[in-house]
Amino acid sequence: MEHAVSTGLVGDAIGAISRHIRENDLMPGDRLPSEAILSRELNVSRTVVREAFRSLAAMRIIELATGRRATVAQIDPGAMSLMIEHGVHTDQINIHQIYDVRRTIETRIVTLASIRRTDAEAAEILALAARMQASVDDPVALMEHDLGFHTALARASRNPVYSLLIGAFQGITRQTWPIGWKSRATQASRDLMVATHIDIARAVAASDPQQAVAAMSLHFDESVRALLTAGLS
Amino acid sequence: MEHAVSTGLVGDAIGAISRHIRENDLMPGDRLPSEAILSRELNVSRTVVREAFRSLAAMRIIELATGRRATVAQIDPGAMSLMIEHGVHTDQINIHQIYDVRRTIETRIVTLASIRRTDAEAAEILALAARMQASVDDPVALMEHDLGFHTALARASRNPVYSLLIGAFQGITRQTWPIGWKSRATQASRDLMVATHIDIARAVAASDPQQAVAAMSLHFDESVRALLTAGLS
DNA sequence: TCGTCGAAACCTGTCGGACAGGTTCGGAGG
DNA sequence: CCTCCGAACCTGTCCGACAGGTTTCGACGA
Repeated sequence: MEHAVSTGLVGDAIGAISRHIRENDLMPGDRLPSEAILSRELNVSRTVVREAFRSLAAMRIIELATGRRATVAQIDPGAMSLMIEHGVHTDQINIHQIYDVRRTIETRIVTLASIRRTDAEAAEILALAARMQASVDDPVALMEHDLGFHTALARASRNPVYSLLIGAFQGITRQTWPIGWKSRATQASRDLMVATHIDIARAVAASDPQQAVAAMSLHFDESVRALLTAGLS
Repeated sequence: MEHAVSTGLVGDAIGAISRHIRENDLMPGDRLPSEAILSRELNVSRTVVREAFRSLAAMRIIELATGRRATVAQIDPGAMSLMIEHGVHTDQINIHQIYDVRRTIETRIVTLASIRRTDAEAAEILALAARMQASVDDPVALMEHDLGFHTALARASRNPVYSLLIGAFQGITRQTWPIGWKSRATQASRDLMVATHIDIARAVAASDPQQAVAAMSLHFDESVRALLTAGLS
């Protein structure tokens, strides 16, 4: 009954490369050793090093490009986004659970954004809300501005973890957004949705956290109602 | 200036495999086609399929094991944990930002847990807090029970996304926990830390969300103070 | 002296083949 | 009907090869 052993050579290589990054204090953009050098140093084939690199690249810990050496990557929500999409598609997570989490963190985000936003960020957020209003008849553009709006809010919170999480929910949001939109059948309900975003933007621009939280709360009430109207689980 | 093209064969393969999972509604545990079959169907070498598999495995979307075919995986915070550790080690995220996020979501978690917990879960949470008290002189055991405590709370919230996020913070928490512990120099401060956990457990067991939120809030006040005492940025 | 340009050296992406184990599955035998 | 065993299947790792990209550095010209 011998268990408890090897992660396999690839796993070991992943660990060694991660350790290399930490021990040498590599920062985003810094270059890693070439595949050939690593395979020599770790006493494994280039195949193993390559699979380790791919694994780290999948988690956006490093970045790969042909001809160039691998570099340390900046944090990026892409991988998390795929993981969450996978959870939803395999019925391990449902949309309402995601909305509960989003409401929780976005409520905090607008509080922080109201306090910490720069004037430039306030202007950007207002502009995004305005562009939503202008694209009320173009769902594709509207959705992109909507996503951009929430991303901008997260950035204004000055906490990259919130940006990361908001980004992580974008993949699945892109797939469910049209469902909610279609369920807003009347012009009034569509205008309300856009108006809510403007309210949020104004409150953040006015540095009024209370008002911003209230508006964000209404936004989520409205969104969840739209999803329920659409008959989502 | 021709841009905008290939993700590379591996990227294409990742897409194709992901699509295969979705289109066939594969659920966790279901088996994927073998490397040989996929390499034939996608017209690429086995090398490419293997690297695609490794990428998906790194994100915990599929699971690999020697001799066995790849299977669809259950969601697992391991990959997110590594991503966040990377963010912290490369100075893109700091500990206080993580604590702000944890406080935000754990406040919501105890609210939900107070409402939705089963009796078994309440007992487990109480037991974990008791075990923390019993291991107050064994930091290693104490930390593990602490982590288990927060994990159990997340599970009792009945929202797997919260479990995922709490799990995602465990990697980095394991590395910073000892710092906070060492800064609690007096016996009184250590007892207080444990007592706070017991308060949270009791409130959840009593199905008292208000009290639970208050206790959790104190817990984070105390934790952040400990970190600041330790001189953390 | 300094900047430019080009070739050599370096590096990654993909392929094909090979072989050592580990796993599955169905049929032979009890 | 159950058990056991071998064949077929499958993954993990290694090697060698070659087609493009990228970086570097020295020669050359201004």
